[in-house]
Amino acid sequence: MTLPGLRERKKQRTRDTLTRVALEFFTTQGYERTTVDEIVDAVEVSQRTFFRYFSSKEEVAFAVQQMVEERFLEALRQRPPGEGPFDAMRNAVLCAWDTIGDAIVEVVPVELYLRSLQTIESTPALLAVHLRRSTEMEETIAGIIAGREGLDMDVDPRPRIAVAAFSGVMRVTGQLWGRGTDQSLEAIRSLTEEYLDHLGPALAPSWRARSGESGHGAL
Amino acid sequence: MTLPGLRERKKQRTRDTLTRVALEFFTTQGYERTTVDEIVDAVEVSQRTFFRYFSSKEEVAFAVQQMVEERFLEALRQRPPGEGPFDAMRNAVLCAWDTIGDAIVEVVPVELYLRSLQTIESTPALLAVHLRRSTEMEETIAGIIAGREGLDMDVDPRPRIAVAAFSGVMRVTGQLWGRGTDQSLEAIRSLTEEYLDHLGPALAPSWRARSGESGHGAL
DNA sequence: GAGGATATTGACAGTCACTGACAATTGACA
DNA sequence: TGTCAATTGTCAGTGACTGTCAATATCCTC
Repeated sequence: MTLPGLRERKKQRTRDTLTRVALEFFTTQGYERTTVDEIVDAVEVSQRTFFRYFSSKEEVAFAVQQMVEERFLEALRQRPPGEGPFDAMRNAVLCAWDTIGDAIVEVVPVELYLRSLQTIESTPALLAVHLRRSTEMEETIAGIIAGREGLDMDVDPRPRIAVAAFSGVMRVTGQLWGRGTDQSLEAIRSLTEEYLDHLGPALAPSWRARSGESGHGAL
Repeated sequence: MTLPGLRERKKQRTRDTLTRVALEFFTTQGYERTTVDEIVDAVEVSQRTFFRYFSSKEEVAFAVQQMVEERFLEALRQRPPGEGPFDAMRNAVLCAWDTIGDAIVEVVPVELYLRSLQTIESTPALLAVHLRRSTEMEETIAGIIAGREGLDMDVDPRPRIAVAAFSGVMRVTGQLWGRGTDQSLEAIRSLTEEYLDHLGPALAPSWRARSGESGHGAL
């Protein structure tokens, strides 16, 4: 493996700096109250350059998140084929949370990344983009699950359904973590674990009965 | 009940016209390729007026959707308390689909509304807003569910979890409906019914075994 | 290590969504 | 009918984003 040339390294450095400075502005003074001009002035590049690296002001807010997601996908693909779909997803997130730290420190401090997650949750425009990105992830995940189970996604809806339910829980987790007081990496990990365990029981026909009969009420 | 004065009626008419014309442009030439100026020129109001009715270009795309959502919430609140949370949500959507037609024809043709749903699904910017709006709905729904079950949402995560899973399935339903060939109201209703019935089984530990044992694999 | 091919950047002008301020118009109501 | 208040239009301005083209910097070859 040859290390990349000066040109490539310079580009990477510009990109990383833009990301870090942007996240710093976003998390301290807020996303809306930060203009692209502020960012590029601080990094000393032209606005045009910013938009060559990021297609929008929103995109830079997800530069780190993107790396984390790729890590999760990798973990999911490595899961042993014996695991059921739900357990595979569950264990892959937990694995990912255990190892993200190493991956992102190259670009930004972990603490800045965690703060950026809260900015995303609390900024309507960013939250919207976050959710759309999540659904794109879901398609990818469903594809992996379908592959593991030897199913055709276009015929059998179960991969998409299971992933949708799983992701829904993950989203609620992120939401509640952002609102809570313990904003550490460990907190987000243990919340993930706890809430995923709630999913099965929450879908039982009745939360009152120990074991309810199935079947639905009449309209 | 006194009918509203001329001023109120005129406002409603302007609002409805803006909505209808906007949806017509969005669905025919696309959301991005439609400028606000085009809409206001066709309706013959100033751009400033448009932004007094709708806080953004995006918002007008969801004017009808909003009515549909209110109808669902109403249906959910009317569900008999005996029904479990999941069945109550399930039956409320199905009820809502059966009666939306009447509610929206006042503003736009049903067919235009259905086309607008597809535009939303296929336009990244609109999809993002759609998803954010959905999560706001989820909070409301979770509140209703918590009320029915006599639970405190801030203590017991189950209402949010169940609603998240439910909504995830609903989203996949809308997605697949948009991609499919039968773009009728009946199609969306029957897809909803079918996919909701898939949710329980999809979460079983294994999709291969008839009835799997619980418990999770090791990391 | 000079020089040309190529990639990257900066400067500038323009579009579009959106906002604040104030003046003009219009329905409401005495 | 005249006054009040709500609604609308005009205008000027900001900020995100794009196309274009010239300037600069890296790369690669001789």
